[in-house]
Amino acid sequence: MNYFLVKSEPFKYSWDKFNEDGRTFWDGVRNYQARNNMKEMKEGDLVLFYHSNEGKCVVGVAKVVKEYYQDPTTEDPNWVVVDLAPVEALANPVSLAQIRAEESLADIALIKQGRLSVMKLKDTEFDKILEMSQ
DNA sequence: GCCAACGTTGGC
DNA sequence: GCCAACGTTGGC
Repeated sequence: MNYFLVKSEPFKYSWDKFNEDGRTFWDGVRNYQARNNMKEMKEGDLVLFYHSNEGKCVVGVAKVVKEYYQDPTTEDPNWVVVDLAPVEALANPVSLAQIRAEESLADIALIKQGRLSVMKLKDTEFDKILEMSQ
């Protein structure tokens, strides 16, 4: 099982909207590194949902319900999407500042590579963030 | 709203 | 294949 983190700007696609929809295809990724990470997602993998810009915090957990396939919003075969569904909201959102302040999370791409929108997490990092949300 | 970081594009 | 110019992302 792998763990990931995806970013979304709440104005574009918020956690609330995601829960209303119940399921969505994760489109709009136009970065090769992020795309490659999406291609590694398998059904059942867990994904943290992060709000960028407004909020700047991890707000919930999602799961992969369908592996990658051609992005239906473009003809360009370079780009793919995965299907995600909400699992649960975090009791307390974990802010970027909290993550930055946590030594064991200093290496995650959210800190090191600010612009990457889909990233892989180690299971220990995933667990740590969940723990911080309790 | 500004600006730093960084990925992408295109001229050479 | 290098590198400057440009565009975009995202924190502040």
